[in-house]
Amino acid sequence: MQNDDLVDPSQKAAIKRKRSDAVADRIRRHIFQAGLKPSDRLPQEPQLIDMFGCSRSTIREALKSLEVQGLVQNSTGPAGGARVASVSPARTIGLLSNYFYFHPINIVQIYQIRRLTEPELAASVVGHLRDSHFAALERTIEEQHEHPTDAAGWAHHRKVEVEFHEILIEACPNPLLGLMCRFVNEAINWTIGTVGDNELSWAFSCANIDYHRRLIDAFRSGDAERAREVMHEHVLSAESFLLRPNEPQQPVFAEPLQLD
Amino acid sequence: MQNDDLVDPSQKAAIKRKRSDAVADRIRRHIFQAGLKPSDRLPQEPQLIDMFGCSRSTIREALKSLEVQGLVQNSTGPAGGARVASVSPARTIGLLSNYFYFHPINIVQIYQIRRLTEPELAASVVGHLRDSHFAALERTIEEQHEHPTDAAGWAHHRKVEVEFHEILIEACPNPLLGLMCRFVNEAINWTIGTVGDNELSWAFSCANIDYHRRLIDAFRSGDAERAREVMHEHVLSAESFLLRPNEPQQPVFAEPLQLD
DNA sequence: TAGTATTTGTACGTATGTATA
DNA sequence: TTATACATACGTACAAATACT
Repeated sequence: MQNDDLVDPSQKAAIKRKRSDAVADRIRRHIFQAGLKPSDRLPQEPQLIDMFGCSRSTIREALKSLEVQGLVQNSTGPAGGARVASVSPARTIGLLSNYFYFHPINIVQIYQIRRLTEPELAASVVGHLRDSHFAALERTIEEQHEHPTDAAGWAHHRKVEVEFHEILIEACPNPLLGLMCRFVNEAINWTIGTVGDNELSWAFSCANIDYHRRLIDAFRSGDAERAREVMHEHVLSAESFLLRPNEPQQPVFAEPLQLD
Repeated sequence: MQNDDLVDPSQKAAIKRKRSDAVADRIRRHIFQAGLKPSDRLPQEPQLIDMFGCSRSTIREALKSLEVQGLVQNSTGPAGGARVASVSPARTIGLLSNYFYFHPINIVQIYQIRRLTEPELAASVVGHLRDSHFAALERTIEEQHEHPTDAAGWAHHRKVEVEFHEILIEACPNPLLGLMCRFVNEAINWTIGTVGDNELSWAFSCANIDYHRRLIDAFRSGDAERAREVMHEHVLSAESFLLRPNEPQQPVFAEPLQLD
């Protein structure tokens, strides 16, 4: 029995853990230590059953745990089974959002963070934007020029505005900064989506277009500090349009985010 | 059959999901919408089997999913079963750390974030520190005065230094800011722990003590901007002691964090 | 297009472990 | 100590999805 492998010698009088958790932890450790890459295959269930000397349900619970963490994906059929997956930003943010049900946060507090992260994002992408990025950025500006007429048009408009920032996140060399910006964007989207106040003023849109233009300009001249400053103004401007600081703020992510 | 309850009418031609995921999602949604609080009980397994019209293994996989997410905790015995749990910071950070195995981040990039978050943390706690907080802060300074002699002493010293910042996090009214600071601290701890360079210079410690003193002073006078500035200096100072920017940096969280 | 083999997903029955009274 | 109520673990059987012929 390879059952003994489960016992971690480092914790002598080990706390009582569930078997499936121990197995999940061992597999996770193996993924990290063996340097497995996305789409690398894990052994199939019968082999894992053999390796760990436990039942199928235990193995399946362990794989479920890893699946929820976003570390593996399962598929059926021939050549199926568990494969290592790159933990996606969407999943990470989904898991993160759970935290804020029990530790409520409102949109004013989100903007307190956005004032920090977005300017740094703007500064950090300088020198990392390729032609394809610039092309994509310009494209969002083109699309924003059309003055929406109906609700669907405004929704699309909003989406394009957010896209500008997502392109920057793509180019950001610091993955933690990128993730924080993604989370903040998601929080803002969520708020706008639930408040249903989709028809923001055209003046707001015009201001945004102008800021985006000035940002591209700073990016092109390779001026990180100017990019930072313009983005700072941009965030403050958006804040003044979107926030009603005196109104009571409802918690962000009061409803759960989809995990896939 | 209450099986129909599983079908979300909003997504007409719903994508094919696993039953257990659908059940997990429904339970999660229920927790949020019903406003359940930590330690509130969920129905027991037989009742859930009945409610969702599916088998025990499906229900157990769903509960496992929620457990991994940190939303519920299971217990055996009479009056046992699944109870709602407040998603802990430790679990959130553990799940978050998985992301960075596939999107590597080094300590220089961590400090890029720390320069943003810690000063904001210092400013944000002004007016939120109670006597107990001040007492705890002063206590860490007392403990830091002893010049460590052995490795264990230095480890303790480090721990106390970090504790100062954790007390601030406790008092921070913005949960996202608090979480980010926690994550950054964890990353720094991890790095110091693995590098094994536990014996940092005494000059570094003395500088830290001085900064901490000046921070407490700013907190007492209710001067948020001064607190921000002092903390900014503090972070830059620590950076200059800890970082060797020209050396190749190994990725942070190359080994997985414990989830409990 | 249909058929078949492979592998996970779901179901059910039973036994074991554990915490409470 | 015993009984009870609950989760945890195991084993087998079958359904469903996928890839390949």
